[in-house]
Amino acid sequence: MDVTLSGLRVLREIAERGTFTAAAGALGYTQSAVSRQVAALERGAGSTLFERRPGGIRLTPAGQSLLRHAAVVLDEMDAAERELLGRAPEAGAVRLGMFPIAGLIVARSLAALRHAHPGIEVTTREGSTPALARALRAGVLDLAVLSSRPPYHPPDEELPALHVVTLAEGTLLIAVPAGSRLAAQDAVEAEELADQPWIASPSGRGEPALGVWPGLPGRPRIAHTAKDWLTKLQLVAAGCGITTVPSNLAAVMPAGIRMIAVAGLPAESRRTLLARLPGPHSSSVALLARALREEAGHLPGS
Amino acid sequence: MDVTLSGLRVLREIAERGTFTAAAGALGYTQSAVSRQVAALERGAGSTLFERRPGGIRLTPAGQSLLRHAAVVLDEMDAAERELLGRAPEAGAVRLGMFPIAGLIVARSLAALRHAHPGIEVTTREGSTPALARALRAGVLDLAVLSSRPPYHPPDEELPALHVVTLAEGTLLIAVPAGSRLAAQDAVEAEELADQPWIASPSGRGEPALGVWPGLPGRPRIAHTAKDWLTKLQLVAAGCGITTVPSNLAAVMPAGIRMIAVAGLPAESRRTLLARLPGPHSSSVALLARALREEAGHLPGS
DNA sequence: TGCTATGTATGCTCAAGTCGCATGGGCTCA
DNA sequence: TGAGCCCATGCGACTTGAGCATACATAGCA
Repeated sequence: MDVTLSGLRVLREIAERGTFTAAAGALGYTQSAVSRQVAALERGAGSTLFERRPGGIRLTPAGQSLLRHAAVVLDEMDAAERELLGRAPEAGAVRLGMFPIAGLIVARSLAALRHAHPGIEVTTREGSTPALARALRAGVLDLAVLSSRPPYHPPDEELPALHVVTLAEGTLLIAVPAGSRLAAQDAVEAEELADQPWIASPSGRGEPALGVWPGLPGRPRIAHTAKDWLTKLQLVAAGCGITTVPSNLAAVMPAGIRMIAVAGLPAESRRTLLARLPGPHSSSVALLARALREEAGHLPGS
Repeated sequence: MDVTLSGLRVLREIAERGTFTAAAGALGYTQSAVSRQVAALERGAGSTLFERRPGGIRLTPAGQSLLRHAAVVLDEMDAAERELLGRAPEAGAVRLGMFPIAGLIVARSLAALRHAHPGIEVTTREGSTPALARALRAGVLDLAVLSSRPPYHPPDEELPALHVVTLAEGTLLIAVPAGSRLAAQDAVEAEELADQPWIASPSGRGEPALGVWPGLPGRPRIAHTAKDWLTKLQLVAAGCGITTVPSNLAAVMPAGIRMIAVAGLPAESRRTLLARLPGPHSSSVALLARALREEAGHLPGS
């Protein structure tokens, strides 16, 4: 077997990003270089590592197998680098991923954890649920806080299944400007939403637009799209439109915004999940997981 | 840090062999290639990894640090290769080194271990005591059976010190042809040995010749040199000369040979040691170590 | 004090690897 | 059917890495 460290880095990055092209961007390569690295890697490993499918790749069993070892190898190389540079071994560091709006529960949990166990280092990263699931499988994350909607499928369809616990359950609400007509009510009828300007998140291929109430009749009028939640809420406060928010976010809602429920349509449930790879995990990971579960229990609406 | 897998392999091989040149031979490279690999490795690591000293090299602290990680990385790569080739993960395999004449105790221990724990795979390798000590430090061996002579210094001077236990204690004897004049006695006076033809092992730089009784007056007459013990003993049986043997070897002495003691000089003690790196070790390693200790207790003369 | 043996470093050359650029083919979705 | 996304590949420039030959440094020995 003739495999290079660059090849393993490319493998891990592809597993995390889901496409050659995205991995190339993340690594500062061109797509062509990644394609060649993959070819060399598969030649060296003697088997096909990726299933090329439109819209991205999947790891073959051989690819998953090599990925597990690659994660160990690259982690060890990182540890070697830290040690040679004289830094602390950072043995207790836990890598946590979260979907963009999970910052509240994560921030509170980290504060509690730092108070109870000051020695544990936690680094965090944002990402979408599929990206976080891939990062878990690539060994780049130890834990991930994900969002899930009915019918609550597992975060991905790979095997072995991720180990998942529910941190919190909540519903979807609507954020409206505090002074608007809608804000005067506790709940708004679905019909009233039909011609409202919506503030949506840029959606991926074929997925329903996030930020727009699902199941509305007709085509929603999307006035603005923004990825950042603070931006979206500022737009709402400025009266530029309305958007959906998880009920868990009530505690951090800025001034000028009111959250109201929707009547006339079935309630939209949302779960906040904590996921990790099955198998053994370090005590630091367990402590952070417990802190997240405990903090979630204190949140309103759970 | 920019380090290649080849560089790590070279590092491990040098740590095991003790010189660039020997590592080059073992890896199928030229010495020049190894020298360049080392230069690249040190440039990539950003620090000097080897102390060049005449007669060989020593690892600097940075080199030792990188070696530890390299051992993990390369073992993981080996595991990946085995897994990709469909072989069993070989999780319980223990790598045992031994000095050339330890075969007796090792063979019996392996038989006992196989009987009690059939699942444990053990691979063995021969080597001199310094070579085995280096191999332990390079992470290439899990355990090593070494020989030690007074004043029983540790096997090497590196830090951290190897973990060492004494398996057996014995003395040095003389192997003589069964029909010879010397064989008639139970012990031979040192003066009688002075002009005997000796069968020695090829000795390294500056070290005393093995196989010749130490401390004899004058210059010994070395009639033959041989590395292999069976060869040496055949030479003795054929009357070509005499040689020293550890008392532990009595049980496997071939016909035509008699072992006698030396009078008139202080007894030459020899210890058989079991060494491993300090720190945690797998249960398979512990089981093999226990089997070796138990078998050593059954040997005569211990 | 030279001479030799052992071991490492380096200039030179060539082959192989690696990258970016540009392009082509395959697939999905609108 | 066309646009968009994704991967594969031919081409050229550059870098890397290996062997060969040789120079340099040190220890042991006559």
